[in-house]
Amino acid sequence: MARIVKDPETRRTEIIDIAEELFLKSGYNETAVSDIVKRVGVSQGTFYYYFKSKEDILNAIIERYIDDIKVGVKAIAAKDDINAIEKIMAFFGFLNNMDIGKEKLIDYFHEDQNVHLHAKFEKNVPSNIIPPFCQMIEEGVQEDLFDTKYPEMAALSIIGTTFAISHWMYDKEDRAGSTKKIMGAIFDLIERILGAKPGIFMEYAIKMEGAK
Amino acid sequence: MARIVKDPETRRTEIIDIAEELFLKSGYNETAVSDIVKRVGVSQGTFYYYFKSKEDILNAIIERYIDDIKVGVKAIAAKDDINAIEKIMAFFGFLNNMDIGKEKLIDYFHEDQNVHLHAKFEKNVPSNIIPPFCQMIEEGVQEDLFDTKYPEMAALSIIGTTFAISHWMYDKEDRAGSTKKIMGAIFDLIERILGAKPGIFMEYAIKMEGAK
DNA sequence: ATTGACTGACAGTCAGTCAGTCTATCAATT
DNA sequence: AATTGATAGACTGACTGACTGTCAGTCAAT
Repeated sequence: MARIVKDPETRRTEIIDIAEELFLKSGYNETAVSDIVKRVGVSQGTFYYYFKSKEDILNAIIERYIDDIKVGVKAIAAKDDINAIEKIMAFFGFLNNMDIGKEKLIDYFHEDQNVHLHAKFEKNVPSNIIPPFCQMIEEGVQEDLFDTKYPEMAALSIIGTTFAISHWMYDKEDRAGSTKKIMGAIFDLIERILGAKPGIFMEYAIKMEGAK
Repeated sequence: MARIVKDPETRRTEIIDIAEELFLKSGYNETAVSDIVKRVGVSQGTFYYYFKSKEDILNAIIERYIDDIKVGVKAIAAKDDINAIEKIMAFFGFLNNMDIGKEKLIDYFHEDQNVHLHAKFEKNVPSNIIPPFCQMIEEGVQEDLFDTKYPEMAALSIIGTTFAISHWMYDKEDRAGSTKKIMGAIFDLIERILGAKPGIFMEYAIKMEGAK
C-alpha cells in the first residue's frame, strides 16, 4: 500500500480523532483497533507505534477533554468583572455545553455503551477541576457571598451532587417534564452547601436570563 | 471428564462466587471465562448455559451486592427505636462495613483494576437506595429534625457527595491523616443539605461512640 | 547513510457456539 | 419390585471467528 508519511503530531491527532468518533458511535468494546486503522488508512503497526495499547488511546481522548475543561475553567476563574456566584454559574453553563461534534458530551456519556469512557472521565475530572472551583468558592467566602469552613469539601459535594442528579435524570425518562423544579432544587442545594443566601442563585439566573 | 450434575441454583451460585473472587483479585478484563470454568471445574459450555455473556455474570455479581444493600437498608428503615438521624448514620455505617471475605468491599472498589465493577456498582446503587433513603429523610422532616422541600434531591446529593469525597480520599494518599477533620466536613455538609441543626450529627456520633 | 515513520503478516488469546452426550427422573411394562 | 424406554435439561469441549498486540523489515525524508 502507498506509504504516506505525516508529521507525527498530525498523525497522532488524526488517529485520536477517528478513534473518538468510533468509540462514541459504537462504544469502546465494540470498536476494534482494526476498525480505527482502516478508517485512518494506516496499518495496524502504526497504531501501536503511537499508542501502547487500545486502553492507552482512550486515556489520550479523556486527557483531551480534561484539557479543554481546564482551559475553560481557568478562563472563567480569571475573570474580574463577575463575582463568585456568576463564576460558578458560568462554570456549570460551560460544562453543560461542552460538545463533541454537534452533540452534547453529556448525552454521550449516559448511553450505556460508554460506561467505560464515563467512568474514566469522572475519575479524572475531580483532581483537575476541584482546585480552580475551590478557589472560586474561597473568593465567594471573602466577598461574604458564601459561608463555609470547608471550601474543598463543598466543591466536591457540589460536583458529586451534580453527577448524581444528572445520572438520576438520565435514568428516569421524564427528563423533559420538570426542568424548572429541578433547577430550583439544585440551586437550593448549592446555596445550602455554600452557605449562601437562600434564593440568590435563582435571582442571578433570572437576571442573566433577562440580560440575553 | 467425569460429569457432575448439580442443582442449578447451587451451580449458578458457585460460578458467581468464583467469578467474583477472580474479578476482584485480577480485574474483570484480565480474567478469562476459561479461568473461571477451570477453577469451578466445569466446561466452557456450562458457563454459557448459565450466563449469556461475560458481561452478564458481572451484572449478576453487582445484583447480589445491591440485594444485600437493599436488605440492610430496609432493616434499618424499619426500626422504630431510633430516629432519622440515627438511621442515616446507621445506613452509612452499614455501607462502609459491607465486606467480602476479610476485606472491605469499598477498599476493593478503589483498586485500579476494578474501575469497571465500581462504575457499574455506582450506576446501579442510586435507583435502589434512594427510595428508602428518601423515606428516612421525610421521616426526619416530620420529626422536625430536618428542613427541606426536596427530600429526593437531598438524598441524591448526599449519596453523590459521599461518592465524590470517597473517590477524592482514595486518590490522595494521605487518607490516614485527618479522618476527624473529614468526618467533621461530611457531617457539616449533610446537616446543610438536610437543613438539620448544625453539629447535631457530630453530637450523635460522639454519643454513639460512647455507648459502645 | 541514518533516522524514524510506517507496513502487514502473524502469533497468541479469548468470547462465544454448537452438536451432541450424559444423568436424573419419570411412567409404563414385565 | 425390577427393568425398560422416554424425556428434560444439565453439561461437554473442540471449534470458530475476531480481536489485540508484535516484529522483522521497508520506505521516505534529510
